[in-house]
Amino acid sequence: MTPFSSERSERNRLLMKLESIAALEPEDFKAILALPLRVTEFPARHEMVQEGDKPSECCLLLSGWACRHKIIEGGKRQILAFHTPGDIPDLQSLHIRTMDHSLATLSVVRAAFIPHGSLQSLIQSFPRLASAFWRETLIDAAIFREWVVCHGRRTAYQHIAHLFCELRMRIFAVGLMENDSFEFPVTQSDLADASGLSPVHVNRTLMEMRKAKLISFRSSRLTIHDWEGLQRAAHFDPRYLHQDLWKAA
Amino acid sequence: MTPFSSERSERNRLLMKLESIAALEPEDFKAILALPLRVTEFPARHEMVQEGDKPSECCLLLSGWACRHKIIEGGKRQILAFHTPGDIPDLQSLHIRTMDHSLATLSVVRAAFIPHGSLQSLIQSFPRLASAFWRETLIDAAIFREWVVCHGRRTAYQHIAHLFCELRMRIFAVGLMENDSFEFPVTQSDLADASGLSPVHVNRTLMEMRKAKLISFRSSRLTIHDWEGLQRAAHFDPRYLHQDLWKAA
DNA sequence: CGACACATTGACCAGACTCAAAGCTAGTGG
DNA sequence: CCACTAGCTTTGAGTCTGGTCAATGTGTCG
Repeated sequence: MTPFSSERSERNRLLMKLESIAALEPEDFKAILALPLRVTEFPARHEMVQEGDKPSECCLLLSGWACRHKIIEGGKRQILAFHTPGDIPDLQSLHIRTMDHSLATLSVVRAAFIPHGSLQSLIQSFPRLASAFWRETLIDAAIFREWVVCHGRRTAYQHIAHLFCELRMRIFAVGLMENDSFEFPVTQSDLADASGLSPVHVNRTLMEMRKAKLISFRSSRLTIHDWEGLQRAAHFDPRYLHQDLWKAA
Repeated sequence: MTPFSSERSERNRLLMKLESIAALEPEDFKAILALPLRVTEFPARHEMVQEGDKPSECCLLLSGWACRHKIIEGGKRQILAFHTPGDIPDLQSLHIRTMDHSLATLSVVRAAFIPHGSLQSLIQSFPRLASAFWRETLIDAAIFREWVVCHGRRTAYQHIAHLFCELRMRIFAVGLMENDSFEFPVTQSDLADASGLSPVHVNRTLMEMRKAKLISFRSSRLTIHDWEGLQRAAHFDPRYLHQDLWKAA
């Protein structure tokens, strides 16, 4: 694959994602592909944007995984979201000047930075895209709500199963599912920081899920052996992700 | 107070709130006050909008308290957010057709329903208001993120203290703080459903906070005796609420 | 005056945490 | 090509925060 075609397919992740959540026209896609991008590569475990920053660009993930997190008193960390290619994790910075959390890479990441100004004029000229991007941030919020439910009212086992279900749906939407597995370069400590558990308990929970033959999780790859069973275990209902719902109605 | 002036002051809550988060001009205010409203009164403990609904209006709270919540398998409930006058709890329905959670009253509530169409044209004609409303939903998301942190990495005591801090800041912004107290018509069970704790543990935590002379909470009123101490106990940093930050910069 | 909902208390339990040690595994450098 | 290392995973033992169950106060409202 040439660098050129690789970049094309990387940009397509965003298009695939927007397609999965909004009804767009060819001219919208064309406008997006015309956006000026400043492509940068980051190593794994690197802070891309930090709490307190006032970014003047948004960050589109082209390849690799990132997460948003907050460090609180006593050095404890809470991961707020995982991000895949096609995501714009700091889209909110368009209207919220100061970051209230950080954005960090998990794996090596290629990211494209888009000036706020370019996005603002895109949005002014293409109302459908304005709606799509707003909708994108609203789905982001819907995912946070589901995380609150997982933290508040689900067991450790359900919580982690639910997280895996969410990621598998989102990875599928951007075409990165490979059969029944996908890359997921996190440690059990990361999962602990995402789920509010201790690393030890995450480990025990994962072993239980393996014994139940739902998943395996080795060398940065999550394999889902029993998708039905996993969803059942998590009481997962994908509607909160609002994928494709515009097609119905 | 005449019904007329009461409604004026009720509408002003929205203006106060928008003022606290965005820089608006007189014409923006005028446009908002010209919105067509269908005012309705609901009894306490009433579901206004339910999960699965596809509303064609947004709901502006004029007076009283509401909350958004989700009921999950086994009848467990998670409260996702508390809402005060001036809030538009289902603003997201403008771009997310199907509700993924419910909106319910806590006290008697007066609410004004605004047709999606009117909001859409308002937004098209007044870009500053479009930004303000988008920003409003982004702050909503920022609050969810902080709830995730509270659930994941704070103790019961810190969590509830943090919740009280959030509410006091938001109540203050809409002018409903009365000295050091405000109406907060929830039961300890509601607080449990918001914080992911059991009602019994909420009770014990509240007693501890009373013993520490931080608050009292009786007959639907929360009094904050020691605002500094409460913030310290919660490790509360109000910046995530993004109030007034537009004034700086 | 009841009735009902809510708050409080006590006793006991369990899911998840901490600490600490031991086992793996993927890179790294010799 | 292999030994070493660093970081991650796994395991065990003991603890603790917060949950459950159930009884008893308390207050409010018709």
